[in-house]
Order: sequence, then structure tokens, then C-alpha cells
Amino acid sequence: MFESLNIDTEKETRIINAATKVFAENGYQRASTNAIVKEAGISKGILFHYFKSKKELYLSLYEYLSDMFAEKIYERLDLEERDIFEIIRKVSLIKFEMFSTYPDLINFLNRAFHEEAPEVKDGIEKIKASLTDSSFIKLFSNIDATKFREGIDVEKAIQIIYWTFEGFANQQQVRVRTMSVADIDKEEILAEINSYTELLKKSFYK
Amino acid sequence: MFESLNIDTEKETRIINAATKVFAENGYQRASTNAIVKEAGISKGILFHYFKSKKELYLSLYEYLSDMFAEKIYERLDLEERDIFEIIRKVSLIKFEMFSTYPDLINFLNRAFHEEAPEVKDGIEKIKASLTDSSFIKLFSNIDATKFREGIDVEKAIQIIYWTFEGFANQQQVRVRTMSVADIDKEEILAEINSYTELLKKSFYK
Amino acid sequence: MFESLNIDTEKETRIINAATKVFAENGYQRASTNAIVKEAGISKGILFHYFKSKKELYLSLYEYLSDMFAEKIYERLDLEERDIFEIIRKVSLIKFEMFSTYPDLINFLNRAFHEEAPEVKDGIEKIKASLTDSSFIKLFSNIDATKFREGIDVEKAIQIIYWTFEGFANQQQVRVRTMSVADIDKEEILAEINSYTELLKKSFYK
Amino acid sequence: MFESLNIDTEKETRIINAATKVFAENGYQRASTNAIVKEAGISKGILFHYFKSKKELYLSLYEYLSDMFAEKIYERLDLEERDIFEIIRKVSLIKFEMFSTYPDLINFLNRAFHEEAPEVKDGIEKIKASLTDSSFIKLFSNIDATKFREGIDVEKAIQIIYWTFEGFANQQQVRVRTMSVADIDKEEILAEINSYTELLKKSFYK
DNA sequence: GATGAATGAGTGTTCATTCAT
DNA sequence: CATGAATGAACACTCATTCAT
Repeated sequence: MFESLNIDTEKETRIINAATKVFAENGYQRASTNAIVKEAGISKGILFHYFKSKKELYLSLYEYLSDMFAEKIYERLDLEERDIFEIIRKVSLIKFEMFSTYPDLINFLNRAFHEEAPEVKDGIEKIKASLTDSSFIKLFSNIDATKFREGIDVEKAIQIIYWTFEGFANQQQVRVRTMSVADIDKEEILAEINSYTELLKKSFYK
Repeated sequence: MFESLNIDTEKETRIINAATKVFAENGYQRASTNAIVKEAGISKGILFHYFKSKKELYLSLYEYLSDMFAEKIYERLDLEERDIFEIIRKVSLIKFEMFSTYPDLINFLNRAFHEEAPEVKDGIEKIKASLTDSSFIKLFSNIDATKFREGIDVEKAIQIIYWTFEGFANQQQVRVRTMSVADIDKEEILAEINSYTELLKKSFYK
Repeated sequence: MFESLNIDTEKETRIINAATKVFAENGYQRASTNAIVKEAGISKGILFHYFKSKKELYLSLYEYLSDMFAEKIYERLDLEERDIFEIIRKVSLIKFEMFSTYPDLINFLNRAFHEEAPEVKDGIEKIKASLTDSSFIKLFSNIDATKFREGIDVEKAIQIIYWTFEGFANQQQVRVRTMSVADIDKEEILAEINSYTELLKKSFYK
Repeated sequence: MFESLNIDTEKETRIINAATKVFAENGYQRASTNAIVKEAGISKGILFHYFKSKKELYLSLYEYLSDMFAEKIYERLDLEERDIFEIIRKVSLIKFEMFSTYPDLINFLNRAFHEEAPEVKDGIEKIKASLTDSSFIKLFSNIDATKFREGIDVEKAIQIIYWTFEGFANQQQVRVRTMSVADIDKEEILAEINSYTELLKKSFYK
């Protein structure tokens, strides 16, 4: 299941949505298969008919949602873009919009990123690696190095930029946790992204 | 217990060490009180005599170890130091040495930092806040802003510096996870810290 | 199905072979219908289309394989033979050869002989009885009693002979359990059969 | 638990009796821990507090009951006795009486002897081996070989005698399975034992 | 203070059987 | 004929917490 995106039955969709939500809210360990089947309105048996274990469910879901997420990013991203800040701004924007539409998806992915449960940690890492290899890093490997000031270690500068926006995203997540989706002030956040962008440009660029 | 640092009996020390270790290795949820009493060589009853619940044990431990950690940091830190990079370098160094001596402590604290279990999340946040208020932020609030180039938003620059070293620390942790304490190449890591420092100084400082 | 030996389709053969193997390896209870359909490469539905329950599958299989086994024995046995030891030696030999060719069949039958699962125990007993009545005991009922020494209770002597070779067979089975079919030293086993035969003849025969 | 026969609390006794009964009636696999705790009138938790798994419960029980059984046999057996038939008669008699008093014990032990469940099979074999080594075979290793007729392979003769009474016991068990303890005709069975004894003596002894 | 026996709801998972397609 | 999705009760086992001793 999931392998070839043939999620076309109503029941499959319900499982995916339910599992995404329950895992997003509870993390791997605390999420109970009982809660998932209840949320999905299905029987215990059918869950284990589709996925042979909770672990497999989680990992399949992770792979499916990562793929889907990457796809969405790519289909809206200008792959010719070589300015790192433009790339990050665009990705942030897309993430935002996806968060409004599919908050569970984004929450699931964010949580999975730091998941510590030993049953799935290695599996997540493997999927992450294969994804990153095949596609993600590409975004950053194509960066236009000539824009950076002389004497700057571009690779490390990119790392700093990445960590900055990762840190910012985490900070927002914590803030947002208690709000409803509607209450998030998108304009304010974008403004903050801009000021970090300005600061980093001023410091790293020619 | 713990409130006034009167950890003077041998049994208390054993509980602390055991709980630190078990929580460090498993996180809040997966850590079982059974594992803790077994590791400590004490009875179930006495654990719940000292701490009325697992939650209280965790939170007391967190507070105690945070305090202890902050104290160690402070007693070795030059409080007059106003250069943020010097502060960070020194803190990194102290953390390093503490990790060699008390790896469980550092692992516990790192893990607690990202702990998601709802039973303790708010409690952690509260303790963190009180600690930060009373002491930690002080380190960063005293920073010498005059060293930064004109037109740079110093507060945001400090955030970037913080996120950079946080990101770097996380990266190291992932790398280190599979190694034994002995195999860590301290010199190499310090060299990397230095090059990030150089890069950021060159970019942000006058 | 099976009643009239019309096992002529390829699919039926696959069910038989798969079920024989899975029951032989796991016994009635632990054998799962899932494992059987997987091994046979068929769907769940078709299994329960042919056999209305796991119990009926097992019992039909038992009857079919018992019959088949008895048939094989009979077609190669000299029915005029009235010396019990000759009969047993011949039966042992045939069993041996069948075990080399159809190890699952023999394993299934051996295991069924001691099967304790209440769902099928009575059914097995009934089939065993009808088989024994109609054919098996005949082998032993025709024994030449005049070969036994005076004063010997022939019926009981036959029982002893039977138990001896049954015990020997069980002993071999335990030994063989860990070996591959190829590693079994047929000559050695036949030599042992011979020495038990000699001993019993010397003791019971004139 | 069990290690040093300190089964002195009322609850422990209830667990032992309940587990013995449920395992005796159902074998390892079909016996459910639910049935055991219900029969014993205890909670689920306490069973797994004493025994860390169903497997450990079964094996501890097997060891305990085997030991107990062997002890009972030994304390009533004349160890100087070197006539194999006398030994077997006496053992049969003791078994009988034990069966009247503790039918579950004997049923458990008989069933365990042929238990096929892979979780416990090896464990049973190991315990059996250690028991046999230390004590049981002794009974048969001390047999007076001079009583056997010239030219008889005494070791094989003993095997035959053993298999005969084993087969007889199995036969009785099948017969008895449907009866209540009270309905068993002890005299008749002892008479049959005697006639097998007579036959074997006449055949093997001088 | 100190022990560890005791609880019972909760966990992930299995399974023979049915039935709409 | 044939499929495999669907069921739900049952399984072994875990766990934080309490309490009689």
C-alpha cells in the first residue's frame, strides 16, 4: 500500500488522514492504534491488514507524506533559481500555505524530523537520506557562490543560513502550538523572515 | 526532595543517577519506573515515597540537573566577558568536559530540551523560563553591541549566532550517537567551532 | 472436495501441498490459514470456498493423505505375508522411501497421530478407526500365530512388537528433527531395526 | 519463584494449581493466561510479576512438578531394587496413586512430555535432560543383567520393556480421557500390567 | 523509612471466517 | 470461480501507582 500512490479508496484516505493526525498530535510511541482506528472509523483488523505493524504504518506514512511534500514543493519551485534566500523564502511560503491547508501533514513531518522512538528512528533516517540524496540537497547544491563576499566559506555560510531558518521555524512552531490555524499572523512572520534575510544578505553577500 | 540540595544519603544519589541514566536513554514516556528502581537497586515503594509520581521525579530531576549545570557553567565563566563568541566558545568547552565526565547528565538535558511528552512539556517550559529569566539570558543580554557592524540588528544577529551553534551541536550529537565517549575527536570539533566563529565574526563584526 | 479423489486441477494440488506443509510444520492450532494461502499462492476466499472451515480442511487432508499412504503401502506389500517382522520391516522401508520423496506427508501424518487440538482430535480418531477397521489391522490380524513359542499370549506379543517399533520410530524422529533429509544414515537405522527384530524373534518365536 | 520450593503463600499455591490445571487441559499454546488468572482468582498483573512470561511460567512449572514427581517416586522406591519389572510395577503404582490425588499434575507432565510448541520444546528437553542425567536413568542403569537369558542384548531388551510400558500407559491415557477419576478400574489395569510383565519375563529372563 | 505484591486498563498484534465485488 | 477487504474478540504483556506489612 502507498507504494504507487494508488490511494484511491475512501477507506484508505480515512486511514491516512487519521494516522497522520494521531501521529502528529502524539508522536510515534504515544499514538495508539486504537486511537487511529477510532478516528478513522475502521476496525482494528483492517489496519493490520493493510500495514503489518504500527512501525510499518508510521514509516509508510512518513515516506508517502515526505514524497508528497517534496513533490508539492518542486512543482511550485523555480528550479533555475540559484539564490539561496529566494529558495528559502519560496519554500517557507509554500510550507505556510500547506500548513493552512494540511496542518496535520506539516505537524507530522515536523515531529517525525525529531522523532526519537528507537523502533522508527533508523527507518526515518534512511528515508530522509534517500529523499535528500535524490532531490532535496540538489536545491542547495546549485547555489550561486559568486554572490558571496570574498573570503567567505560558502558551504558553512549555507549551513548557517539553513540553521537560522530551521531555528526560526522551530520558534514559530512553539508559538503556534497553542493557536488555531486562523490566528496565525502570516504577514508578521513573513516580515520577520524578510528581516533575517536582509541581515544575512548584508553580512554574507557582496 | 531536591528542593534544597540536601542530596546527602547514598540512596538518594543512587536514585538520581539511575533516573538520569534511564530518562537520558529513553525519554520520559518510554522510561519505566521499573527500570529506574532496578538500575538504582531500590524498591518500588521508596521511589514513590520520595517522589509522588513519575512526572514529579522527572521535573525535579530536570530542575536539579539544570541548576547544577548552570552553576557549573557560571562558576567557570568570566561574567565580565561581553564578547558573544568568547562566551559561546567557553560554554561549548565546559559542556564538552561535562559530557566526558557526566554523559548521562548532558544527554538527559539535551533530550529534555526537545521532550514532547504532554505530562511534562509544560513543566519543563516553566523551569526553563525561570532559569532563563534568572540567569541564562543574562549571558546574552550583556553582550557588547558596539562590536557589531553599523546597521546590523544586533538582537537578530545574536539569534543567528545562537541557532548556528545550536544547529552545530545537534549535528554533532547525531554523529556522536554511535560512538563511544572515547572516540570523539575533541580537537576536530573545536576547530569547526572556530571556523564558524571566524565566519560569523567576519560577517557581523566591524 | 477430496471425497472422490478428483484432485485434478493445478490449484487443488497447490492447496494440498501448501496445507500439508504448513500443518506438518506447525500442527493444527498454530498453522494459520493465512500461511496456507500464502504458501499456495491463492486467495483467502477460494480456500474457504473449497473447505468450509480450517477444521474441515485439516480433516479432509488427513483422510486423503492417510488413504494415499495406506494405498502406497498396500500396493507394495505382499498381502500373503504372515510374518509380523517381515511386515514391519517392509512397512518401515516404504515409509523411509516415502519420507525421502514426500517428507511433508510423513511429517503431517506423524504429527496428526499425536495431535491434541480438541477441534480435530475426535475427527482424527474417527478416521483412524475407520481406516484401521477397514484395512490396517488386517495386516496384523492375519499374523501367523504358530510361529510364537508355546504359552505366549500372541495378541500381547504383537502389541509389544508394535510398541517397540513405534517407540523406535519416535526416537528416530527426535534425532532426525535437526538433520536435513540427505544426512540421514539409512543403513544404520535399518541395522538397528534388524537387531530389535532379532532380539524379539529370539524371545518370542519358537 | 519456585527455585527453592518456598511455595508457602496461599496465592502462590493458587497460581500453581490453576496453571497446572489449565496447561494440563489445553497444552501450552491454547492455554491462555486469562484462563489461568481467572482460575486462580488473581489479577493479570501479578502473574507477570511472578513470572516474566507465559513461557517462563510453563517451564518453571514443568521443572517444579517434575522435581516434585521424581522426589515422590524416589521417596517410596527401594533404590536397592535391581529387577526392572519390580521397578516398573512400583513406579506404575505410585503414578496411579498420584493420578488419583493430583490428576492435573500427572496430566500436565504427560502432556508436557509430548509438547510440540516451539516456544517451550527446547526448554522442556533441557530440563528433562538434566533430570534424567541426575536421577532418572539411574533407576535403569543399575539393572541386574544376570537375570536375562544368554545372548540377549540387555540394553535393547530394557528399551523394549520401557517402550512397552510407555505404549501401555499411552493407551490407558486415551481410554481414561473421557472417564472421571472415580471410574478407573485400577485392579483391571494392574492385572494387565502383570500379564505384560509375565510375558516379557518369560521371553527375556532365564 | 522500606518493601514488593497487587491492580486492571491499556498496548500492539493475530486469526478464522464472511461477503461484496 | 475467485478475490482480498473487513470484522472484532482474543492474545500475551506493560505500566504507574497504591498499600499492607
